[in-house]
Amino acid sequence: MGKDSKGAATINDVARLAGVSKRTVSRVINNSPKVNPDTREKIEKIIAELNYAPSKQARGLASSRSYLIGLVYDEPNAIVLHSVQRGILNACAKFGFELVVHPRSYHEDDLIPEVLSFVARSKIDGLIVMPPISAVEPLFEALRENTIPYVRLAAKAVDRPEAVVVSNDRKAMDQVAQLFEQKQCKDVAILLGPEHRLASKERFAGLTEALAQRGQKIRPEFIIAGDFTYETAKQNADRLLSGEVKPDAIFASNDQMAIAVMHSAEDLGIKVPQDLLVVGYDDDPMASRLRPSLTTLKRPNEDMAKAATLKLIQALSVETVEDADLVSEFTPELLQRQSTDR
Amino acid sequence: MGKDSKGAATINDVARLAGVSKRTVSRVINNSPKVNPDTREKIEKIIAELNYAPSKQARGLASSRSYLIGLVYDEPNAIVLHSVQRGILNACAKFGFELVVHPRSYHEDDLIPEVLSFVARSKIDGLIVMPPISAVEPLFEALRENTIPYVRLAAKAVDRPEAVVVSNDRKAMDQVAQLFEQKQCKDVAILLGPEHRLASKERFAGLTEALAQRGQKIRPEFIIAGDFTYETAKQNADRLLSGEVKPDAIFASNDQMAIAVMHSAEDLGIKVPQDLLVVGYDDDPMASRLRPSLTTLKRPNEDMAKAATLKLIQALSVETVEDADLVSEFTPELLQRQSTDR
DNA sequence: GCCGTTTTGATAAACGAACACATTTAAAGA
DNA sequence: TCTTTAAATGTGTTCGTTTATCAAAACGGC
Repeated sequence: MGKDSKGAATINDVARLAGVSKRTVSRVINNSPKVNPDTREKIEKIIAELNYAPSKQARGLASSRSYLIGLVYDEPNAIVLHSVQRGILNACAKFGFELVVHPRSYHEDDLIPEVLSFVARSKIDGLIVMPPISAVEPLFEALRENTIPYVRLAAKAVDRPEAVVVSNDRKAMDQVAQLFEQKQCKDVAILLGPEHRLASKERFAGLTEALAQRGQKIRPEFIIAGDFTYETAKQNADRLLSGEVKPDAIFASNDQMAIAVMHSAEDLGIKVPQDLLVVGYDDDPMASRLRPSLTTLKRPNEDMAKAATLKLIQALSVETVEDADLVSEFTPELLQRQSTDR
Repeated sequence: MGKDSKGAATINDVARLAGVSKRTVSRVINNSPKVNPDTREKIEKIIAELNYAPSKQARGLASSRSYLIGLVYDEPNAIVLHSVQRGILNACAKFGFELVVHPRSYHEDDLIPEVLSFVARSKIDGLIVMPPISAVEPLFEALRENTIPYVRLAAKAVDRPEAVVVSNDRKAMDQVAQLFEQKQCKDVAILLGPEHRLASKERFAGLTEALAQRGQKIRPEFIIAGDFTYETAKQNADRLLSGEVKPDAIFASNDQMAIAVMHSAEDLGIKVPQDLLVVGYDDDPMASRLRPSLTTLKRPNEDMAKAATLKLIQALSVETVEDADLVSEFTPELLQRQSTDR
């Protein structure tokens, strides 16, 4: 064979063996329409034989495309990250892209230059950006200025439809309100993440509105911003549940905080779900194993990430993505378990 | 300025502005020792000003090095994966590498060709391989044949010292045995992952030997292989704890299984830690929040991954890594909590 | 002022593919 | 048969670095 074990085959090898010019091979590789089917087949056969794969580097240099997609995130829940990566990789695999992960702290000063430099340095073709960084508007202004394609994952339609995949948290919260109504809860409390976070705003707005439609409102002192951690939530829940007036239902913006609520209730002798309903968010693997098991909202992270990636690839116009795959909105699903079962 | 917003600066721009040849700039970029400190400083200043970053693609093409490191894993615990990624990225950042993630199923037929193709396709410089794939010997034979640098994370020294970073699970189990002895446990049971997994073998051997040294042995029926899931472990624990003879201490090979044990004990009215000690592995975020909180072995995943990456980078001989950073062995730490506190 | 190091430079050839442009080939029309 | 036209294929340059090969400065010591 000549070209084999030592150093992978090049386009020239393929061309030589197929008896055509490398330009034609290139056409086959890039799915150019103007290639004789016979020729294409012949070349594809040689490619398979040689186990040839075009060098991403060389392609990148020549076409200024790297076939690399960057994922920018700020240390979210490990489980969420895991699902998101899976979704992205799933979409990438179909189109020959690879995923480069790039965690950043969303409040660091040089987030924007750093991300731009990352893209420039590695010639990243496009970015998928997770919350909360997906809410840092100036970053996206910068990306647009530098014409760097991106798609954000967010809790709200914060951008052109082709640049965002949203989890409709409001609709999700409506399900929660409906559940609370059905269980005849009169006094709902909500434990949020940091106030400025979009997710917090949306979930709060969603619950407030949904309750309002049902003629209920949330007491101001039952609206508590936290930091998504168990520890803070535990303190807040302790305070909430040992007050004069106690809520009879609590929505916590993630499962960690919901678990804190359940512990707090346990400590204070409040029975879940008899005296208090608890609903979380994320469907942490532990949620189903708690005792009582935790009702929670499950956001389809993997599907969302996949959709986002397909949109990005579409935007890179390398390949045509099935329209059906370009979903823009998902709604978290309410998984009802024991913590609301009464 | 000339060169700016439109199209990143090139090495030529830097050379021009610094008033040197591009050869010298190249020397600076590649840390060649034979550059006058003054010159180097001057060039570095220009590089900073221009916000210049050498094209990874071009570098790669020319030097057949991509500055990409691949992480091969088989869907492990999301939390473990997260720590590992953090560790790798931490090391990568120092030397200008990026991380490309590549999950694979470790029992899939074409694992080896697939990984080779991944490396070839993306010109990955080297691989970090996590368990359980790190135990698939034929893969490493293939990598060696194709002279693809790799470092494995494993529970045992399965390779040349420069190609593996080990978590000394035996030593870790010795701590567990010591704890059991101290708490005067007489009848220890062990819940393992799949039998063929190296981690299972090492943990089993470690506990067995450590107990033997203390004059104890494990009843054959107290050695139970599982699949690392809560569900299976729950069934096994139920059986174990409702038997004629019951263990007074159980080591579970991960926290999920340990939680199953605690639930099983709860269901059967067995008090933890009074009647039964439980020890897990992983230090899942939930471990410290369980009631009682769970004693567990914490493997320093992040540090291990970082060490592995530094070894890999060292092997790529791009940069000299501090010897002090090239640690080869880590021992999981025993975090004692309520589940063994009596 | 001579010699041996260090530094630095000029030149040019890779690296492996993409693509603008040119050319050949084949089919269709007249 | 001779154009005309479209389809298929080829030529040659380009992308931004690295690196080899010499060579020429610059520098310091004696």
